[in-house]
Amino acid sequence: MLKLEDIAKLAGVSHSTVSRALAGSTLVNQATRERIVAIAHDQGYQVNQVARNLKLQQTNTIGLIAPELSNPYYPKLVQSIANRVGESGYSLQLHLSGKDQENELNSLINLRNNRVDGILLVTGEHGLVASEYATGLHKSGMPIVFMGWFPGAEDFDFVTGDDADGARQIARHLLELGHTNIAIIGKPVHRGPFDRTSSFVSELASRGVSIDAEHHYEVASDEAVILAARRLIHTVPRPTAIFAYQDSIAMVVCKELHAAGLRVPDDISVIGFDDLDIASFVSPALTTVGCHIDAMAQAFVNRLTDRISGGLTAAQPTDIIVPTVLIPRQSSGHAPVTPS
Amino acid sequence: MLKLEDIAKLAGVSHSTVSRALAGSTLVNQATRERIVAIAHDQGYQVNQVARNLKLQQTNTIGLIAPELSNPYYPKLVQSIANRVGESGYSLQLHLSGKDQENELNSLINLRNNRVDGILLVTGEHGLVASEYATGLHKSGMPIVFMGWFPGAEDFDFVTGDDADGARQIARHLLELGHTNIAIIGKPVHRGPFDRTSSFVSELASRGVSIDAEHHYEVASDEAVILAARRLIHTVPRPTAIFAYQDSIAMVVCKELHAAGLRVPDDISVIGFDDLDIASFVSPALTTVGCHIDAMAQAFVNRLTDRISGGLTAAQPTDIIVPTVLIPRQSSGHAPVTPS
DNA sequence: TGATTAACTGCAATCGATTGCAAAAGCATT
DNA sequence: AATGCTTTTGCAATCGATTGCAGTTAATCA
Repeated sequence: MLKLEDIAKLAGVSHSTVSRALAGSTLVNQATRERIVAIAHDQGYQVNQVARNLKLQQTNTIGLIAPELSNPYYPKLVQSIANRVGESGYSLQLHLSGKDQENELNSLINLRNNRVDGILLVTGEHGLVASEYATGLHKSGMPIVFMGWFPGAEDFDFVTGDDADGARQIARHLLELGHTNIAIIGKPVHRGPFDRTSSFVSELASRGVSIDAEHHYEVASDEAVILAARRLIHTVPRPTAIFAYQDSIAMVVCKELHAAGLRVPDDISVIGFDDLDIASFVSPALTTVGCHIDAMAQAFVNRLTDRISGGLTAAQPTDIIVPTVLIPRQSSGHAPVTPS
Repeated sequence: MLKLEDIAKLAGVSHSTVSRALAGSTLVNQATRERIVAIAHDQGYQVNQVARNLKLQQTNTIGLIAPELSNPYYPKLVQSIANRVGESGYSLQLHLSGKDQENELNSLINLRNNRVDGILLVTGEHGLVASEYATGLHKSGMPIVFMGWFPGAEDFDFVTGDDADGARQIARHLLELGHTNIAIIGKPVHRGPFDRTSSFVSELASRGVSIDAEHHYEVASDEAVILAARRLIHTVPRPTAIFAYQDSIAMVVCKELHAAGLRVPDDISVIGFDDLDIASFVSPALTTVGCHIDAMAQAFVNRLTDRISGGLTAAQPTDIIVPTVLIPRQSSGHAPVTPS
């Protein structure tokens, strides 16, 4: 593997001059520079980034910690992020923290030791698990931007979809369709000001519709979803609409309703959240709420690169809230006239 | 950010001794070592990997180049790979080369400049795009393992699913169900000895069933799939079964058939390939062929780490072929008695 | 007590770049 | 030719680790 020294020898100059020439410095004579660049090119010289990183105290690498890729929401996000990171000239070091984010701490430590220039941290259901370490790291000057919300997120830059508004849109949509007996199959997660469930509930409440406590299921696994759906089916009177916390839950619910001989949306409406690509493939296509993931990823990465390049050193941490939008498809319809 | 020197000062020894102590070397007095380790721990010292990498001429990082994440097959794969890479103590640098793999070359260059210890390269539909560079890199000593097949793959270690056998299984499955008028919606890709389409065709042929040329559609985009499906629907006599190159194609086909009022599998059977997670969610659940992606990822990563650690330096490149298995679900059924 | 050996510890080189500063070279002017 | 100024180039320090080798200290034995 060639180094500066080798090119220097070939060109009959010192390695410093080669370094300057390749960097396009004006301190080296134009003729010399061109000659050096040509030689370097001929020889296929490429800088050793590791050495460069050590000297420059920067790595041109961004660390990304995401929970997992099996929920199709994340691949979409990671794809967008990876593209943006690449466009910005950074490399991406990827860590999957696992569904329960047990590796989050190790990933953070690893990224720190590798001296990445900044960290993108997508928090999963458990919020920020390694919060103490992350806070310390952040205070010591490591740029970190979060996606998601958790108590204390305000101390960092963070990006989130406006889930609360999305949930409100769903509530209104269902009310317009005449539903008043509505169930929720949600996750035992509270995202504070951006919480889907509580925003959904309060929007309904503000319009005079309340949700029976027994119609509010909290589920943590696919099995629990199935159980909840079955219980729900046999409730009398049966709800005419279900708000599912995520598309992936909505899909399981639909499948279960179908198995029980219920028609969606004729007998019961189901609405999801996330707008997964698959949502439009399942039958019936899922009514859901989505946000422009590309825009979100872009905001996410840009904020980090801005922090890295130092333009915002002193700037207060801010939140970036990306709008969400209701996408009505086939899984939601008018409330059945006679509860069956 | 503390460095060895700082700990050394605190412990009243030289930085060399600290380095040895932290590495657990027996050259340093046990009492001294314990004292140093304690101090380092108290101070939260963590080694600077960048400096370490430069000195040791290795980075404990593996590069992964994959085409994209929007086909759900890849996230599944990347997830498995990431997990295995992490378990092996390596960091992962991720590059997405894009659907048409235009960034493959840049990614390779980047990984090389970052001196990753080895490269996992998942080739997409176009095979190995940057083959010249990859070959050179490989010859110069960079461990590279491929997933997928392309002409010349034999010069490298590579891992692939036994797609040919999977396609054979599909062929037999369809024959058993009594289908003789079969269509193919495939991609204009030829994977040599592992080609799905040609293996499918030849298995049918060996059992006396041939495929009409006009029933062999080659599609490169979702739009093309839709067009092909529509053309196919109006062919007389209409095929009773469709072999789709991928689940993602099969799903589009099913949707289109459904829109045209045809029932799957009563009127027409559809079989996919890949066993995506979604395949079991769509309705009807997709009959498909899959392979144990975890096993594949494991083989993929292990082969690379073995190469890196040098145990296999001289060993011939070998191919690892992971078995595939037919997963019969609801989208395939007996050929209709009377062609409708 | 002095010599010999073993057990530690530190000096200094090294990995491959970048860059401040000093020295050299080039050029014009007197 | 000597002077001064500008343009080029090279020396050497630096980033933060690892490690061969030499040197120090302590322990052992005669």
